[in-house]
This record gives sequence, structure tokens and C-alpha cells, in this order.
Amino acid sequence: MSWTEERIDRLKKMWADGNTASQIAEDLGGVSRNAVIGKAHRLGLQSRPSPVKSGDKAKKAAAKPKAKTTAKKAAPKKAAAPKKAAAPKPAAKPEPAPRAAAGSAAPAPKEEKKGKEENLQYRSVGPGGFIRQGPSDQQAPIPPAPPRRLIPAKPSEEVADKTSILDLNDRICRWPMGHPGEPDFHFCGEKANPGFPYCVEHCGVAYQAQLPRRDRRPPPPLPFGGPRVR
DNA sequence: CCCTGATTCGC
DNA sequence: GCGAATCAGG
Repeated sequence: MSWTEERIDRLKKMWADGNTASQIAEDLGGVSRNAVIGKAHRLGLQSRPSPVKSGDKAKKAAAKPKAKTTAKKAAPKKAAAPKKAAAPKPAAKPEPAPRAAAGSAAPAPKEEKKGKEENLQYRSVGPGGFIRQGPSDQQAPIPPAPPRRLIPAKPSEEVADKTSILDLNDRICRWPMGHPGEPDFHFCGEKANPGFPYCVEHCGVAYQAQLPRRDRRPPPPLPFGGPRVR
């Protein structure tokens, strides 16, 4: 469908009347909402209050990542928990990392919420490790843990002088060093870049300037076929 | 999730 | 120029 004069006039009128792009597209027929918006812009029609562009509150979100092009010593080779490009989300609250090692007092998981469709149970097999059990599995049902007194886990020596999850606050860089479950898992602990969960150095790793679409590398195929598409 | 308009960019 | 894809706020 082409933009005939009539259709353009109709678009102009409806746009001026405050119809949404969707309404206009439906009225004209044969074009999408995007087509209408695109045309309206090309015609130089005045933009109407956009949900995105209204107030400029973006200031607060300022956050100029200004990614350091060179990570330099930033990314600890073997220590970085986030995988390669997948940087932790900016706003993401720190996940409660499982307290690593040392603690011998691991309470048996109280199964309350079962796996949605199955009566799955999760059994701990050590720090950071769990196995799933279904009704048909051989493993006998897990008996409820006997009541016991819990005592604070003794931090391992490796972590004694490092930043544990308990030491974190919003002024401390929470970049993970190593992996949960490892005896020396801890957090960066540097002074956090104000407004960010990480220190300046790790912000440089976590936040990268977005490349123009044509310059982006397509992500490598995931070994398991990628996330489900609904 | 739905909606919105804005923007980008391959065609 | 066109419009799908994408973005980002409500």
C-alpha cells in the first residue's frame, strides 16, 4: 500500500486530532503502526506526548557508563563470575550467594514449594549443588530434618580477610570474585562508584557502550538451543 | 503482559 | 522513502 495523497491527508488529520498511531494505521488499513509513525515523522508532523520522551527525568538515570575500552587488569581472568559479555544487570540486586563452604550446619531443605508440575524435591549435595528428585526416582523420600540448633558458619581462612556477602552495602563493590561454593569466593570490596553496585573498575566491565546495530556481533549459538521462545 | 511514540537502519 | 525491529516509558 502506498502513501497516496488522500492517505497522507487522512494521516495528518488523524494525527493532529490526537489519534494514536495504532488507530490511524487501522483506519487507513494496509499499514502498520510503525509505518504510520515513520511516515508522520518523515512528514515532519509534530510529535505528540510520547511516553518515553515526555519529561526529562533521564538525568537522574544519567549513568554514563562510559565503558573503559580497556578492561586492563579489571577483569580477573579466572575470577569473574559473570560469563563473558553477560554483564550483571545494572539494577539487579545482589543475589543471595550461597554461603560458601566451611559451614557444616547445612539445614536440610524444607520442601514447601514443589516443582510446579512434578513433585520434585531438591536435595543438597554440598555447597552450591543440588539434585532434583521426582516421584519416579529411586531415591527414597527425604526425611524431614531433625530440629537442630544452628550456629554461624565459621568463615574459611581463605575468606577471613576478604569481603563476604555480609560485608556488602551500597558503598562497596559487589563484583563477585570466584564462584559461589568455592572456598575463597568473595566480593571485590572496593569503594563502589556512587550510584552503581560496582567500583569504577568493575563498572568498566559491567557497562559497555552500545555499538551501532550493524557493528554488533551476533551472539554465538547457545549449546542448548537458546531460551525458549513463547 | 499490554500499550504508547521515537529511533535506527537495511532495503 | 519505507517500515520492521528495536528501544524505553507508562
